Amino acid sequence: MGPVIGMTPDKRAGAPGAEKVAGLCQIDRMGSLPEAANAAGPKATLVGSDSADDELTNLNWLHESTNLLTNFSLGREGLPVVSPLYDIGEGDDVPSFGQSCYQNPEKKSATSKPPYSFSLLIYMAIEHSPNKCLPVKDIYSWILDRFPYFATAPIGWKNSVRHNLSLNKCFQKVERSHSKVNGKGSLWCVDPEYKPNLMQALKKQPFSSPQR
DNA sequence: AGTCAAATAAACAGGA
DNA sequence: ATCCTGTTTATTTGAC
Repeated sequence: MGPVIGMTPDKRAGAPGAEKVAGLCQIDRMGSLPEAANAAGPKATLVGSDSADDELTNLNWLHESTNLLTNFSLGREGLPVVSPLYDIGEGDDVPSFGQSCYQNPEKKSATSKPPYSFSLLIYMAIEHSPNKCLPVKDIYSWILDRFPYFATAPIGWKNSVRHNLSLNKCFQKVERSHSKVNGKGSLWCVDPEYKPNLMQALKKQPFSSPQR
């Protein structure tokens, strides 16, 4: 790895490509969400779109998705038997999405890398929390819990998680200056405006993005 | 072949 | 001093 030079703290603001960071552009390409193509810029258009929102919030596609997931080869290897989308997509009332959704993850997918990008893993973790907010540490835990692959994966995956949180516009940092009781660091939540995009990506990812 | 997003690695700063 | 968290840059890889 090359040396990192010019580590200027104020890079972010000045960086020409700062608005177009790793994020949902691929989602735009994968899914058909033309509005989201402007995700780099103002993120307004997407939410305003009734049809898109409708399409994403109604759960029709979930059935399809579930079937597809079942057919997905890794599905037998410890991935959710029930798509995580079942919980995540259903609005505010949540989740009975627990361990029972998985088939002995410890044993079956210990060596299988999850077919989800880090962004989606983080998204699932956050959406799963009661408050829809999690500190990084809990995001690690959730991922480890559901995808034991990471228990034996090189430690770099945590770096990737943090990298994603930092860089991906889908995730918002929530300072918790008033309560440091729970440890250090901030809470992370999903930017609601990007949620449909993430859902869309979650729907598509396993079938269009084979792992490396 | 070129572009882009994602993954990965690493340096670095700041706080607990 | 050490660990964790967060940010940033660089490189590689694979898909389109």
